[in-house]
Amino acid sequence: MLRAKVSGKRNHLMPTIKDVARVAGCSTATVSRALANPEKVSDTTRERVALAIAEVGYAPNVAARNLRRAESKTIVALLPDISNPFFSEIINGMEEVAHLAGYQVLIGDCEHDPARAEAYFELLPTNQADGILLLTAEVPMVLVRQADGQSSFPLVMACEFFADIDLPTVAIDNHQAACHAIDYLISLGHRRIATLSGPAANPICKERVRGYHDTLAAHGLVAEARIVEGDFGFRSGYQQGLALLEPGRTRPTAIFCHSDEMAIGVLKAARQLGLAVPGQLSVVGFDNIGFSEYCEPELTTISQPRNEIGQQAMRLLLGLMRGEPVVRRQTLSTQLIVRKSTGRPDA
Amino acid sequence: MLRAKVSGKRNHLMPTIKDVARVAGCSTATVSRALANPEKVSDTTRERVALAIAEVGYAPNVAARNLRRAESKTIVALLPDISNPFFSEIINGMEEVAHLAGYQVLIGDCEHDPARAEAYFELLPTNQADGILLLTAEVPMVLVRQADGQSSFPLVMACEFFADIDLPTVAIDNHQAACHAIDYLISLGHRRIATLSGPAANPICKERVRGYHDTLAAHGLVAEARIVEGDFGFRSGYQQGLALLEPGRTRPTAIFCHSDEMAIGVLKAARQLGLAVPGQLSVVGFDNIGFSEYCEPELTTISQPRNEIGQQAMRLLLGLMRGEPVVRRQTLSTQLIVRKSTGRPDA
DNA sequence: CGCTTGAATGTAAAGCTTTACACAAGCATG
DNA sequence: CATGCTTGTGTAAAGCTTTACATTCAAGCG
Repeated sequence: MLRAKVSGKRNHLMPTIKDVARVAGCSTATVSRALANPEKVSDTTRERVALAIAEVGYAPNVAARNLRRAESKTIVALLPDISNPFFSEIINGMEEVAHLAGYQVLIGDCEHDPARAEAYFELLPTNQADGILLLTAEVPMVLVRQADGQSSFPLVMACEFFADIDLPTVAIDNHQAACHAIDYLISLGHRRIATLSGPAANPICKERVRGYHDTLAAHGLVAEARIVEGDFGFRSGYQQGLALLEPGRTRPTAIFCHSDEMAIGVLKAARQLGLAVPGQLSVVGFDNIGFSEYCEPELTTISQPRNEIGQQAMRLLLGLMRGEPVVRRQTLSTQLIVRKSTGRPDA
Repeated sequence: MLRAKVSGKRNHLMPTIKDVARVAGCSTATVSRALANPEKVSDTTRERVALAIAEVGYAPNVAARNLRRAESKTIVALLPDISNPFFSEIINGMEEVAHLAGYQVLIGDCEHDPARAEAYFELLPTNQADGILLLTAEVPMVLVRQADGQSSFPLVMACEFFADIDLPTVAIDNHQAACHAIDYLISLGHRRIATLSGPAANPICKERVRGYHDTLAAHGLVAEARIVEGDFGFRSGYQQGLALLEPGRTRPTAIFCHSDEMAIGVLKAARQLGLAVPGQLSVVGFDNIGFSEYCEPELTTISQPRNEIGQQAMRLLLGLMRGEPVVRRQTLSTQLIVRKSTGRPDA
């Protein structure tokens, strides 16, 4: 055990595969094989190598391996905004699967800026990343166009998707989830139901809006449709909430929000205007973030299987990279979680 | 412009520094210098190299560079829990500085598990990371012992610290911040002030508790001290809130919480018990997370300059790595943000 | 026994960049 | 003019691993 670790410019003192080979009395090739393809090495040699590795305290030099293998064992996950707690559980799911397969996850926070996303895409051709997991659609289209999930450009979308490009995707059925929420509100007796959408250009929001419309139509309520646009954040929820609930206008009795943060902003607006929730206003959120159980009143919301989305997306990506046959489009199920922010409208 | 990008096993077709050299009519050494030390190359050559690079579409192979330079241009940031939104702004700050210096930030979510932290520490001796930014103290002590911030083991702590090891640190003055909060509560007329601490073993919590005690003592209120322990999360705040406010016992009139999430949990407990906030109970949080403006009532809390903490910590780390003289211990100032969850206690 | 086959291992090149060292030319200095 | 310095560039090694190919040896088979 001669763990080398002396202060100095660099630890050039780290033992290399040569040292192992010397101690084990074999060639470096054999050591390499003992590590990468144990079955190609005799039992006795494998043992000697293992012993030698322990003795010199060897750990492979990853840069050299990456250089030789032309890979990086790194997956980059592109997020629109790391401060949104919605993503943390997805990341956990991704990492669980990635680590098991020997991959690292590099989290790329794009801060809603396509230019940042572009910078991360550059990691792929330079072998600094082996694949991309895209959790945002705010990306220059031209970058994505080349990728159809070929192993030459391994890319998987999670949660989000593009309307006109058919990429491998793991997501929920946003249309259905919206239908579910609106159906539920109608069943409670609501007729004037508004939607507080995320960015209108966002495909998942379009899907949700479509579900909203379809369900209203099915109940002959299209005339009551009202849609305003937010950005998924607290503040926009609050501001658009104030706008929707403006006194002196006929108010909606329920608002379907495309994120929990916006729903919570709406709750604040309602409080400020003195509206009772759920008596005078019902609110439904989306995502079931941790906070939704602790706001006042507790939020009715749509829960996505976040950990599973992360896991499946990573599995899909790794499968794609290995050239395995894969299900290119996976739809996971959502759940409407009824809490205290929804109820029958007061008469 | 012959951007090579054909499907195939790997893009071995990526142009290398040799291609550039051939086109520019010089040696690879000169190309390398033109990129890394432009001043060592004549103006005309530099231009020819630049042109050649553009023509062949060259991008350096990072793995090869890392191998040769024995570095990775990667900093790993170890978090206790990525789902805590408190960290996101710190990460932003770190990334801003890191990217400017050509470094990547690898976020390591330890999920409160020292074993996970250990795995990330392994990246250092194997040249997969050049330095560590530690945002958690839940780390095997033995790992940290070796590091005193020498450039051989570049490590900087942010927010947290160890009681008995003097590492380079960027943090706030937790004692002072607590004093500030308690002083404020006392000035409102509170006498029975409880503390809902984070994990008792955590040095920053100890500091805050010390500030709490000192301030009570300064006002002859030590007899009223009452401390319970949580884990910074919503749920523990709620549960310990219920315990603290248990009917039939003399209740505290104010609770100082070591995180906003716990404070919000306490608010829920108070609501459930029918206690008016701030009339019957005042609550102070810690961290000023985005949510604290949107809960009911809006939370009085202590704000940390999160972005700046991230920036300074990264600057300190990079300075350390370059062997520059640095201020090893930086204390940033906090701010008490008074909102609606605190007030004079009802008579 | 001679031949084939397979398993186990070694040799050496390749992967791409950086950099120590050598070299050449130009210029100034004594 | 000899000397020495500076500036710019090239040569080649080094950084560490993986892997195609070569080699050896033993076993199996006719």
